[in-house]
Amino acid sequence: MQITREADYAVRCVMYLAAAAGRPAPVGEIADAQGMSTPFTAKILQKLVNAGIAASRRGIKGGFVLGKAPSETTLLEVIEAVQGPLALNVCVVDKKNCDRSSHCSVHPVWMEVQADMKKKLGSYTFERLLKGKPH
Amino acid sequence: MQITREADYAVRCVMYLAAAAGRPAPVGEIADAQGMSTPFTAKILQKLVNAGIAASRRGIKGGFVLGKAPSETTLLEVIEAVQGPLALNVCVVDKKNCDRSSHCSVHPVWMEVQADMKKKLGSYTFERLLKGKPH
DNA sequence: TCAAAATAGGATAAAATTACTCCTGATTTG
DNA sequence: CAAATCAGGAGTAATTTTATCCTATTTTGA
Repeated sequence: MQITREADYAVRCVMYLAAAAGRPAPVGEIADAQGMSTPFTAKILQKLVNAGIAASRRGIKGGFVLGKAPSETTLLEVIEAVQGPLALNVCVVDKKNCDRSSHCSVHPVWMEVQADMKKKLGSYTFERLLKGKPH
Repeated sequence: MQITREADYAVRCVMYLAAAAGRPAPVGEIADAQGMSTPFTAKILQKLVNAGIAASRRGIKGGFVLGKAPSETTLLEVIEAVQGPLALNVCVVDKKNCDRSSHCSVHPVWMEVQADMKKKLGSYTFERLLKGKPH
C-alpha cells in the first residue's frame, strides 16, 4: 500500500530540480544532496525525462532540469511516471483481473478511494510544495 | 500502492461470513465459493480471528463466523488486520525511517492523503457493503 | 580534434516481499 | 474414539523492488 522508494526518490529529485531553478544539476549532485545512490537516481531521472517531467543535457556542464514549470507538475504525475498508474487493487487496474467486478459491491469503493487519492495528489503542484517548505 | 491479494481475500472472506449470517462456514467452503486456495484462506482467516473480526469453532460442524456485527466491522479494519497499519510511505510509518521528515514539505501531504484514505475506508462497514450488493 | 564530463539504455543481480503449501498438533462432536 | 475441523510454525516459489554495471552517445572547451 506504500509508494515505492523509487517514487519517493523521484519526488525528491523533482523537488531538488525545482529548487535549482533552471540550473542543470548532474545526477551525482542530486543523489548526494538527497542521500540516494547515484546509479539508481540516474535510472529514476531517465524515467522522469521520458515522462516529460525533467529534461536532460549531456556533456560537460550538462545535467537535469525541469521539463515543465513547477506549477505544471503534480505529485501524482511524478509518482505515476515511475511506478505506473496508481491503482488500489488489481480489479481496478483491469476488470479482467477479477471476474467478480460486475457483481462485487466492494469494487466501487476501491474506485472511489482511488479517485479521491488521485484528485488530492493531483492538486499538489511542486510550486505549492516549494512554497510550503518550512526551512 | 495496491492492497495485497491477502487483503483482497480477507475482504471477500468477511463478505462471505456476513452473508452467511451466523452459520459457521468451514474454510473449504469459503475458499471454494470465492475461488481462493484453501490453505491460504485458512491463514487469512486465522489473522481475522486474531484481530477479533472473525471467530472460529473447531470440530465437526465447526467453521468461521463473524466476531462482531457487520455494522461494527469496516473495510479499514479488515485490511489492517492482514497487512498491518495502512501507510503511504516509510516516513509516515515511523519518522525514524526518514531524517528529512522534520524539514520536508511533502511529508504532510502523505499524512493528509493517508488520513483521507483511512477515514473513507473506515466509513465502509460490511453492513453498508452488503446492502449495496447488486446481485 | 580529442579528452573529459555527462546522460542513455540494456542486462543483470541481490534483497525483500508476496503468495502460497505442508505438516503436526489441538479441539469438538457424535 | 474417529472424523472433521481449526491453530500455528516452518518452509518454498514467484514476483517485485532496489539497485549495479557496462557500453554507447553527446557535448563542451582547451
